[in-house]
Amino acid sequence: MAAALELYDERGFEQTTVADIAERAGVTERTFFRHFGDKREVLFDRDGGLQTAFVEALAAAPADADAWTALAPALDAGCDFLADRRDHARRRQRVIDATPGLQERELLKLAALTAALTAGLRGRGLSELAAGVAAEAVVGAFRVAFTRWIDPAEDRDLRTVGRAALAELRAVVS
Amino acid sequence: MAAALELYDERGFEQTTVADIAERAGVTERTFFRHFGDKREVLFDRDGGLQTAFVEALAAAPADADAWTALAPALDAGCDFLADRRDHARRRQRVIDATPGLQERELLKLAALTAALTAGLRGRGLSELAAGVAAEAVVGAFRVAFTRWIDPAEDRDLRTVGRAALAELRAVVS
DNA sequence: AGAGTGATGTCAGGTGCTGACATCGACACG
DNA sequence: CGTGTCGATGTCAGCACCTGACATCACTCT
Repeated sequence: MAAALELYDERGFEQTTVADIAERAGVTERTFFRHFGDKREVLFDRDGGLQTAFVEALAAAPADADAWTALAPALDAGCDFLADRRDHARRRQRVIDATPGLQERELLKLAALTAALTAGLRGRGLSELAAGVAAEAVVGAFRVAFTRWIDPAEDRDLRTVGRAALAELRAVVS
Repeated sequence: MAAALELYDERGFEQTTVADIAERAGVTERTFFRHFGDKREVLFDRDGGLQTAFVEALAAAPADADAWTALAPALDAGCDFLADRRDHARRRQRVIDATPGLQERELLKLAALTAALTAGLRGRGLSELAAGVAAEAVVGAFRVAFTRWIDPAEDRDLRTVGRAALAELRAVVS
């Protein structure tokens, strides 16, 4: 994973072959594909952790809390999961933003997160429609907050920006 | 495009080679790649129209309307764009849902839509954060509404479901 | 009639990815 | 201590995706 990120960053995703990554990592091309499904997945291996952070925090919210108050701490938990890896996140995101193929994969991971949150909200009694839009909105807020947090001009921490995004959403919807 | 959809539907995306599609369409594999960037793109060629419908409706809203009241007719326009192609949408979506690679591409198109709406909202004076979360929320609502509309058990038209999704969002956020 | 233009065909080649089989070291068991 | 199992890795062959370069052909403008 480190070798791949380095190479993608140095010379670009397209200009890097799997053989290059394997060589730098000291293994064979074939064993690369045994660890990662494809050339893109090597950058997204840890995304499961983000999703579990979200989902567990949602599940931990009091059962009688309404959806919105249950989602806020879930967003907090997701933000905290990344809080102390900002430099790495920047580096990684620079590579992703430069490559449509990697953006696709990132969106798929976020869609999985949305689906997981939708399921969690359904378990709290929300309708399919309500759970779906709520999950989409929260993940969208996370995405926007993350993008701002990555910006070098931004000095607030991710959790703060995430809260601000939720507040903006609430303001714009009403 | 017709040949590709047929084949993807008949035997699956992975089990279909570009040579198969080209043969059924009566052209060469090389010609296929001159018309479509890759094997997936052939299913998403018309997505620009959806985005245009959204964006133009947003631009057409009165300049002094607040974001939410400007976004509602944009969502309507997007829904209307698909309204009379429900059978085709079902068929196409069945293929997409069965193939992660196609879901990725679909999400990328929706992300482009989100970006375009964000730009439109910024032009109306919203902050980056506010425009971003609003666009994400509306596109999310569209996605959820579309999914419900595709469901055979659903008998409302897309526009109605879209409106309902917005109402649910408003309800859950407040 | 001839030149230009755009779409298509043909060919060669690189890269991503997979299946099948071989190798090797760690460990358990008798 | 010898042996068998098992998981990780290496090796190799091969298909499918995608691209660049050049040729061909129909069509159009002059």
